[in-house]
Amino acid sequence: MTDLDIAEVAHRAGVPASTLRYYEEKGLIASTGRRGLRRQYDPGVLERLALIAMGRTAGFSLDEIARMLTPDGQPDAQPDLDRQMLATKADELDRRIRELAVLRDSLRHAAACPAASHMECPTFRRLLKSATAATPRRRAPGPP
Amino acid sequence: MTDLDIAEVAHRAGVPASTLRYYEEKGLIASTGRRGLRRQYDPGVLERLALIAMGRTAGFSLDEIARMLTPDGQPDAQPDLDRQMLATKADELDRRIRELAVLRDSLRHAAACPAASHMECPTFRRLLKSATAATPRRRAPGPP
DNA sequence: GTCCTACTTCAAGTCGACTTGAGGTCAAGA
DNA sequence: TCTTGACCTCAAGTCGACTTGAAGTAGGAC
Repeated sequence: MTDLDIAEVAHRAGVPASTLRYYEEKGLIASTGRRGLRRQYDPGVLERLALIAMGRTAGFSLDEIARMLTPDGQPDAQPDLDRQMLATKADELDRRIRELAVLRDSLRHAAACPAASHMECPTFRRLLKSATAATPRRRAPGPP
Repeated sequence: MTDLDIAEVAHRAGVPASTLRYYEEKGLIASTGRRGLRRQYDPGVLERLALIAMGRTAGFSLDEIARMLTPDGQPDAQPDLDRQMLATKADELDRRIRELAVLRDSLRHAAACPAASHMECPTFRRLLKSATAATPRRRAPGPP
Protein backbone atom coordinates (compact mmCIF):
# COMPACT_ATOMS: atom_id res chain seq x y z
CA MET A 1 0.00 0.00 0.00
CA THR A 2 1.92 3.00 -1.27
CA ASP A 3 -0.95 5.40 -0.90
CA LEU A 4 -0.42 8.89 0.37
CA ASP A 5 -2.17 10.59 3.22
CA ILE A 6 -3.95 13.83 2.37
CA ALA A 7 -1.41 15.75 4.42
CA GLU A 8 1.39 14.24 2.43
CA VAL A 9 -0.26 15.10 -0.86
CA ALA A 10 -1.00 18.61 0.33
CA HIS A 11 2.60 19.07 1.32
CA ARG A 12 4.09 17.63 -1.84
CA ALA A 13 1.72 19.44 -4.15
CA GLY A 14 2.05 22.67 -2.24
CA VAL A 15 -1.65 23.20 -1.76
CA PRO A 16 -3.73 23.21 1.42
CA ALA A 17 -5.76 20.12 2.23
CA SER A 18 -8.92 22.17 1.92
CA THR A 19 -8.12 22.64 -1.74
CA LEU A 20 -7.79 18.90 -2.21
CA ARG A 21 -11.18 18.35 -0.65
CA TYR A 22 -12.59 21.06 -2.84
CA TYR A 23 -11.09 19.48 -5.95
CA GLU A 24 -12.51 16.14 -4.96
CA GLU A 25 -15.91 17.66 -4.51
CA LYS A 26 -15.61 19.13 -8.01
CA GLY A 27 -14.61 15.77 -9.41
CA LEU A 28 -11.11 16.83 -10.38
CA ILE A 29 -9.38 14.26 -8.26
CA ALA A 30 -10.43 11.15 -6.37
CA SER A 31 -9.15 9.50 -3.26
CA THR A 32 -8.51 5.78 -3.27
CA GLY A 33 -10.19 5.37 0.07
CA ARG A 34 -9.91 6.29 3.71
CA ARG A 35 -7.85 5.30 6.63
CA GLY A 36 -10.21 5.99 9.43
CA LEU A 37 -11.60 9.30 8.26
CA ARG A 38 -8.56 10.36 6.37
CA ARG A 39 -8.39 10.38 2.64
CA GLN A 40 -5.71 8.33 0.98
CA TYR A 41 -4.43 9.05 -2.48
CA ASP A 42 -2.66 7.22 -5.21
CA PRO A 43 0.70 8.89 -5.89
CA GLY A 44 -0.51 9.56 -9.42
CA VAL A 45 -2.68 12.28 -7.98
CA LEU A 46 0.42 14.44 -7.79
CA GLU A 47 0.78 14.48 -11.54
CA ARG A 48 -2.88 15.15 -11.88
CA LEU A 49 -2.55 18.08 -9.53
CA ALA A 50 0.41 19.34 -11.51
CA LEU A 51 -1.75 19.16 -14.59
CA ILE A 52 -4.49 21.06 -12.85
CA ALA A 53 -2.06 23.72 -11.69
CA MET A 54 -0.77 23.99 -15.19
CA GLY A 55 -4.24 24.48 -16.55
CA ARG A 56 -4.95 27.12 -13.96
CA THR A 57 -1.89 29.13 -14.85
CA ALA A 58 -2.96 28.87 -18.46
CA GLY A 59 -6.14 30.61 -17.44
CA PHE A 60 -8.55 27.71 -17.64
CA SER A 61 -11.34 27.39 -15.14
CA LEU A 62 -11.65 24.31 -12.98
CA ASP A 63 -14.68 23.27 -14.96
CA GLU A 64 -12.79 23.44 -18.21
CA ILE A 65 -9.97 21.45 -16.70
CA ALA A 66 -12.40 18.88 -15.40
CA ARG A 67 -13.76 18.49 -18.90
CA MET A 68 -10.27 18.04 -20.29
CA LEU A 69 -9.33 15.47 -17.69
CA THR A 70 -12.45 13.38 -17.82
CA PRO A 71 -13.65 12.71 -21.33
CA ASP A 72 -17.35 12.33 -20.72
CA GLY A 73 -18.59 11.51 -24.19
CA GLN A 74 -18.64 8.46 -26.37
CA PRO A 75 -15.59 6.31 -25.70
CA ASP A 76 -14.23 6.43 -29.23
CA ALA A 77 -15.32 9.83 -30.47
CA GLN A 78 -13.73 11.56 -27.53
CA PRO A 79 -10.00 11.44 -28.25
CA ASP A 80 -10.41 13.55 -31.35
CA LEU A 81 -12.58 16.09 -29.64
CA ASP A 82 -10.05 16.14 -26.89
CA ARG A 83 -7.19 16.79 -29.28
CA GLN A 84 -9.27 19.35 -31.06
CA MET A 85 -9.93 21.15 -27.81
CA LEU A 86 -6.30 21.07 -26.84
CA ALA A 87 -5.29 22.57 -30.15
CA THR A 88 -7.89 25.29 -29.74
CA LYS A 89 -6.67 26.05 -26.27
CA ALA A 90 -3.12 26.20 -27.53
CA ASP A 91 -4.16 28.76 -30.10
CA GLU A 92 -5.91 30.82 -27.48
CA LEU A 93 -2.82 30.70 -25.37
CA ASP A 94 -0.76 31.80 -28.30
CA ARG A 95 -2.86 34.88 -28.81
CA ARG A 96 -2.71 35.65 -25.16
CA ILE A 97 1.04 35.30 -25.15
CA ARG A 98 1.39 37.73 -28.00
CA GLU A 99 -0.78 40.27 -26.22
CA LEU A 100 1.25 39.96 -23.10
CA ALA A 101 4.48 40.32 -25.03
CA VAL A 102 3.35 43.62 -26.49
CA LEU A 103 2.32 44.69 -23.07
CA ARG A 104 5.64 43.74 -21.57
CA ASP A 105 7.39 45.74 -24.24
CA SER A 106 5.15 48.69 -23.52
CA LEU A 107 5.95 48.57 -19.86
CA ARG A 108 9.63 48.23 -20.51
CA HIS A 109 9.54 51.15 -22.83
CA ALA A 110 7.58 53.22 -20.37
CA ALA A 111 10.10 52.40 -17.68
CA ALA A 112 12.94 53.63 -19.85
CA CYS A 113 11.24 56.48 -21.64
CA PRO A 114 12.02 59.99 -20.44
CA ALA A 115 8.66 61.50 -21.32
CA ALA A 116 7.06 63.10 -18.28
CA SER A 117 3.79 61.33 -18.83
CA HIS A 118 3.83 58.05 -20.68
CA MET A 119 0.89 59.16 -22.68
CA GLU A 120 2.99 61.88 -24.24
CA CYS A 121 5.37 59.32 -25.67
CA PRO A 122 4.48 58.34 -29.22
CA THR A 123 6.17 54.97 -28.91
CA PHE A 124 4.10 54.13 -25.89
CA ARG A 125 0.90 55.20 -27.56
CA ARG A 126 1.68 53.09 -30.57
CA LEU A 127 2.37 50.06 -28.40
CA LEU A 128 -0.75 50.73 -26.42
CA LYS A 129 -2.74 50.77 -29.61
CA SER A 130 -1.40 47.47 -30.88
CA ALA A 131 -1.89 45.92 -27.47
CA THR A 132 -5.54 46.82 -27.26
CA ALA A 133 -6.48 46.65 -30.91
CA ALA A 134 -6.92 42.91 -31.28
CA THR A 135 -7.92 42.22 -27.70
CA PRO A 136 -11.22 40.36 -27.87
CA ARG A 137 -13.08 41.71 -24.85
CA ARG A 138 -12.80 38.82 -22.49
CA ARG A 139 -13.15 39.22 -18.82
CA ALA A 140 -9.61 39.83 -17.68
CA PRO A 141 -7.99 37.71 -14.97
CA GLY A 142 -6.76 39.75 -12.04
CA PRO A 143 -4.21 38.35 -9.57
CA PRO A 144 -4.42 37.99 -5.75
CA MET B 1 -17.27 71.55 -25.52
CA THR B 2 -16.03 68.29 -27.00
CA ASP B 3 -16.90 66.23 -23.97
CA LEU B 4 -18.38 62.80 -24.34
CA ASP B 5 -21.51 61.49 -22.79
CA ILE B 6 -21.15 58.36 -20.66
CA ALA B 7 -23.06 56.36 -23.25
CA GLU B 8 -20.66 57.49 -25.93
CA VAL B 9 -17.66 56.55 -23.85
CA ALA B 10 -19.19 53.21 -22.97
CA HIS B 11 -19.82 52.49 -26.59
CA ARG B 12 -16.41 53.56 -27.82
CA ALA B 13 -14.54 51.82 -25.07
CA GLY B 14 -16.66 48.73 -25.34
CA VAL B 15 -17.58 48.57 -21.70
CA PRO B 16 -20.95 48.99 -20.00
CA ALA B 17 -21.72 52.29 -18.35
CA SER B 18 -21.92 50.55 -15.01
CA THR B 19 -18.25 49.74 -15.35
CA LEU B 20 -17.44 53.37 -15.94
CA ARG B 21 -19.29 54.34 -12.79
CA TYR B 22 -17.50 51.63 -10.93
CA TYR B 23 -14.13 52.82 -12.20
CA GLU B 24 -14.98 56.35 -11.19
CA GLU B 25 -15.92 55.19 -7.73
CA LYS B 26 -12.56 53.44 -7.52
CA GLY B 27 -10.79 56.59 -8.62
CA LEU B 28 -9.52 55.14 -11.88
CA ILE B 29 -11.23 57.69 -14.05
CA ALA B 30 -12.96 61.01 -13.48
CA SER B 31 -15.77 62.75 -15.25
CA THR B 32 -15.36 66.38 -16.20
CA GLY B 33 -18.82 67.19 -14.95
CA ARG B 34 -22.46 66.54 -15.57
CA ARG B 35 -25.07 67.55 -18.03
CA GLY B 36 -28.13 67.27 -15.92
CA LEU B 37 -27.41 64.05 -14.13
CA ARG B 38 -25.31 62.56 -16.85
CA ARG B 39 -21.59 62.24 -16.60
CA GLN B 40 -19.50 63.89 -19.24
CA TYR B 41 -16.00 62.81 -20.04
CA ASP B 42 -12.94 64.27 -21.64
CA PRO B 43 -12.04 62.24 -24.75
CA GLY B 44 -8.72 61.45 -23.07
CA VAL B 45 -10.62 59.05 -20.87
CA LEU B 46 -10.64 56.63 -23.78
CA GLU B 47 -6.89 56.31 -23.70
CA ARG B 48 -7.01 55.94 -19.99
CA LEU B 49 -9.55 53.18 -20.35
CA ALA B 50 -7.36 51.50 -22.95
CA LEU B 51 -4.53 51.68 -20.47
CA ILE B 52 -6.71 50.16 -17.80
CA ALA B 53 -7.83 47.38 -20.11
CA MET B 54 -4.23 46.75 -20.96
CA GLY B 55 -3.29 46.48 -17.34
CA ARG B 56 -6.16 44.11 -16.72
CA THR B 57 -5.11 41.78 -19.48
CA ALA B 58 -1.62 41.87 -18.03
CA GLY B 59 -3.12 40.51 -14.84
CA PHE B 60 -2.95 43.60 -12.68
CA SER B 61 -5.70 44.34 -10.22
CA LEU B 62 -7.63 47.58 -10.42
CA ASP B 63 -5.91 48.76 -7.28
CA GLU B 64 -2.50 48.17 -8.77
CA ILE B 65 -3.51 50.01 -11.90
CA ALA B 66 -4.85 52.88 -9.85
CA ARG B 67 -1.50 53.13 -8.14
CA MET B 68 0.28 53.16 -11.48
CA LEU B 69 -1.99 55.81 -12.91
CA THR B 70 -2.01 58.15 -9.97
CA PRO B 71 1.38 58.65 -8.43
CA ASP B 72 0.39 59.43 -4.88
CA GLY B 73 3.74 60.04 -3.27
CA GLN B 74 6.19 62.86 -3.15
CA PRO B 75 6.06 64.80 -6.41
CA ASP B 76 9.69 64.26 -7.33
CA ALA B 77 10.47 60.87 -5.84
CA GLN B 78 7.58 59.28 -7.64
CA PRO B 79 8.71 59.02 -11.24
CA ASP B 80 11.56 56.75 -10.31
CA LEU B 81 9.39 54.53 -8.18
CA ASP B 82 6.97 54.48 -11.02
CA ARG B 83 9.61 53.42 -13.51
CA GLN B 84 10.93 50.91 -11.06
CA MET B 85 7.49 49.42 -10.65
CA LEU B 86 6.93 49.26 -14.36
CA ALA B 87 10.21 47.45 -14.86
CA THR B 88 9.30 45.00 -12.12
CA LYS B 89 5.93 44.40 -13.67
CA ALA B 90 7.55 43.86 -17.03
CA ASP B 91 9.78 41.23 -15.51
CA GLU B 92 6.83 39.50 -13.93
CA LEU B 93 5.09 39.51 -17.25
CA ASP B 94 8.12 38.05 -18.86
CA ARG B 95 8.14 35.12 -16.48
CA ARG B 96 4.48 34.60 -17.00
CA ILE B 97 4.92 34.63 -20.73
CA ARG B 98 7.58 31.98 -20.55
CA GLU B 99 5.36 29.77 -18.43
CA LEU B 100 2.53 30.14 -20.85
CA ALA B 101 4.76 29.37 -23.79
CA VAL B 102 5.81 26.08 -22.25
CA LEU B 103 2.21 25.37 -21.57
CA ARG B 104 1.18 26.15 -25.10
CA ASP B 105 3.85 23.80 -26.38
CA SER B 106 2.63 21.11 -24.03
CA LEU B 107 -0.90 21.46 -25.26
CA ARG B 108 0.17 21.42 -28.86
CA HIS B 109 2.20 18.35 -28.28
CA ALA B 110 -0.61 16.64 -26.46
CA ALA B 111 -2.92 17.46 -29.34
CA ALA B 112 -0.58 15.83 -31.82
CA CYS B 113 0.78 13.01 -29.71
CA PRO B 114 -0.63 9.55 -30.37
CA ALA B 115 -0.22 8.26 -26.81
CA ALA B 116 -3.53 7.03 -25.48
CA SER B 117 -3.21 9.02 -22.30
CA HIS B 118 -1.11 12.15 -22.37
CA MET B 119 0.47 11.12 -19.13
CA GLU B 120 2.01 8.14 -20.85
CA CYS B 121 3.89 10.37 -23.22
CA PRO B 122 7.39 11.16 -22.02
CA THR B 123 7.55 14.40 -23.95
CA PHE B 124 4.40 15.63 -22.32
CA ARG B 125 5.60 14.70 -18.88
CA ARG B 126 8.84 16.50 -19.45
CA LEU B 127 7.03 19.62 -20.59
CA LEU B 128 4.68 19.34 -17.69
CA LYS B 129 7.59 19.22 -15.35
CA SER B 130 9.27 22.30 -16.74
CA ALA B 131 5.96 24.13 -16.76
CA THR B 132 5.28 23.56 -13.13
CA ALA B 133 8.80 23.55 -11.77
CA ALA B 134 9.40 27.27 -11.55
CA THR B 135 5.80 28.27 -11.00
CA PRO B 136 5.75 30.37 -7.83
CA ARG B 137 2.43 29.46 -6.25
CA ARG B 138 0.39 32.48 -6.98
CA ARG B 139 -3.32 32.43 -7.10
CA ALA B 140 -4.07 31.66 -10.70
CA PRO B 141 -6.39 33.83 -12.79
CA GLY B 142 -9.31 31.91 -14.23
CA PRO B 143 -11.35 33.27 -17.13
CA PRO B 144 -15.17 33.97 -17.47
C1' DG C 1 -46.33 71.27 -21.04
C1' DT C 2 -45.85 66.37 -20.95
C1' DC C 3 -43.78 62.10 -21.65
C1' DC C 4 -40.28 59.00 -22.71
C1' DT C 5 -36.01 57.24 -22.02
C1' DA C 6 -31.58 57.07 -20.69
C1' DC C 7 -29.44 58.28 -17.26
C1' DT C 8 -28.84 58.66 -11.81
C1' DT C 9 -27.92 56.54 -6.74
C1' DC C 10 -27.43 52.89 -3.48
C1' DA C 11 -27.80 48.45 -1.84
C1' DA C 12 -27.57 43.95 -2.83
C1' DG C 13 -26.47 40.04 -5.76
C1' DT C 14 -23.24 37.06 -8.64
C1' DC C 15 -19.32 34.16 -9.92
C1' DG C 16 -15.18 31.32 -9.29
C1' DA C 17 -12.08 29.45 -6.27
C1' DC C 18 -11.24 28.73 -2.21
C1' DT C 19 -10.95 29.48 3.09
C1' DT C 20 -12.77 29.48 7.67
C1' DG C 21 -15.31 28.01 11.67
C1' DA C 22 -17.99 25.05 14.55
C1' DG C 23 -18.64 20.77 16.12
C1' DG C 24 -17.38 15.84 15.49
C1' DT C 25 -14.29 11.48 14.90
C1' DC C 26 -10.63 8.37 15.33
C1' DA C 27 -5.49 6.33 14.99
C1' DA C 28 -1.65 6.48 17.56
C1' DG C 29 1.36 7.62 21.38
C1' DA C 30 1.99 8.07 26.71
C1' DT D 1 -7.28 3.72 28.79
C1' DC D 2 -7.04 8.28 27.82
C1' DT D 3 -5.58 12.18 25.37
C1' DT D 4 -4.14 14.59 21.59
C1' DG D 5 -4.28 16.51 17.31
C1' DA D 6 -4.92 16.05 12.64
C1' DC D 7 -8.33 14.95 10.01
C1' DC D 8 -13.63 14.99 8.96
C1' DT D 9 -18.40 17.50 7.29
C1' DC D 10 -21.24 21.24 6.19
C1' DA D 11 -22.46 25.84 6.06
C1' DA D 12 -21.04 30.21 5.62
C1' DG D 13 -17.69 33.74 4.57
C1' DT D 14 -14.23 36.21 1.48
C1' DC D 15 -12.32 38.64 -2.44
C1' DG D 16 -12.25 41.20 -6.80
C1' DA D 17 -14.76 43.00 -10.37
C1' DC D 18 -18.61 43.92 -11.74
C1' DT D 19 -23.91 43.56 -12.59
C1' DT D 20 -28.65 44.08 -11.33
C1' DG D 21 -32.77 46.09 -9.44
C1' DA D 22 -35.62 49.51 -7.43
C1' DA D 23 -36.80 54.07 -7.18
C1' DG D 24 -35.85 58.69 -8.73
C1' DT D 25 -34.74 62.67 -12.26
C1' DA D 26 -33.97 65.57 -16.18
C1' DG D 27 -33.04 66.66 -21.38
C1' DG D 28 -35.15 66.67 -25.53
C1' DA D 29 -38.83 65.11 -28.91
C1' DC D 30 -43.56 65.86 -29.55
